[in-house]
Amino acid sequence: MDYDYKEAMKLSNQVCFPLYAASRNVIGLYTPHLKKLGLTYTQYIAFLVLWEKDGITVGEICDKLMLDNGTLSPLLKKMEAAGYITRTRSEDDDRVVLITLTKEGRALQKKARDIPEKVASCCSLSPEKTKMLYDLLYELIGNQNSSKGETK
Amino acid sequence: MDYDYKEAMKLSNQVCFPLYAASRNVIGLYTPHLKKLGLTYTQYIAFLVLWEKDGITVGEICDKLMLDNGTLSPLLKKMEAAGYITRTRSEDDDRVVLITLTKEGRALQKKARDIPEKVASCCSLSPEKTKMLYDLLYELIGNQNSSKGETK
DNA sequence: TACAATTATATTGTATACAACATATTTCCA
DNA sequence: TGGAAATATGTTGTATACAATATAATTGTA
Repeated sequence: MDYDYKEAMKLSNQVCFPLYAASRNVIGLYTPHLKKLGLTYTQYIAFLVLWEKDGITVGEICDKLMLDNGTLSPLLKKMEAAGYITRTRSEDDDRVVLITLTKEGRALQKKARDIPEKVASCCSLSPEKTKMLYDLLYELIGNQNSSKGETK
Repeated sequence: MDYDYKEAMKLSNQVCFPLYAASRNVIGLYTPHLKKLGLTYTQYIAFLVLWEKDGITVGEICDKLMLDNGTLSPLLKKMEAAGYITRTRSEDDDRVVLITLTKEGRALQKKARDIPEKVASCCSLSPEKTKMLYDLLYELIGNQNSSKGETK
């Protein structure tokens, strides 16, 4: 029994497709709620990181969000321009830029606190299935990272 | 026991994050292989659709890929400029544009046929787990579509 | 059968993503 | 200790995404 190239190449047989579609779809669920706060999705997840741990470096945010610095660097500048964060050079290491929330940036957290609940109610996967999905996704991410040889 | 807003808002508790990260990560696995063929990921999934069913409309491709026409319209123009497809107005309905593969577009399929296998070997989720993930993602996509009231 | 909705596609504007390259510092050693 | 290598961030170029709007054609109907 040979490997069936034709079958493997069908859109419906490549996990990349539902993964990509589901990702854009879920982000789309956040968008209307975020728009009310004047936030984009990427800004929102950057805030999630900062609300959990303030005063971290640009690089730490990149790592936590698994996003390129070429993506976050301009984003953080915008967030600074909007008055939500400050960017200061570290005293220890002049290459490092520390991101700190302003009062406005912290205040935004309260306004955003009901968003996860609202989105969860739209996305009717059972708690068990959500947990399963969650674990599978993290396994997928973990495997790929290690396949890139980044053991740190 | 009240709803724990603070806990729900943690990055690690929102499925959107690993979903988005895994999606970008998997696309990243395709990229180097696609680059050899001069293709981007979005062009690739558009080809997957066309290799399965040729001569379809722009709208059908949008539906199958769950992508906006504002995304696909320019993409298809590029693919036409590259000589892989032709865009012709339907005779029945002058609003409709039919996308047809050229000889070059069909020939590309052979060059791309080993990509799914190569990517699968990088992404070391067991076949059972891949199937589970696949089903969960389709359930997620399905639920969201129906929540938008698009039963068609 | 005019003409108001609907439909299919295209265009514009804004915001990511990432690769590749650039710059400024800091570390590491020979 | 004088660079070479590594590190942290910034910038540029290319390619999406999608909302909002525009345009042209078709349909439904009063």
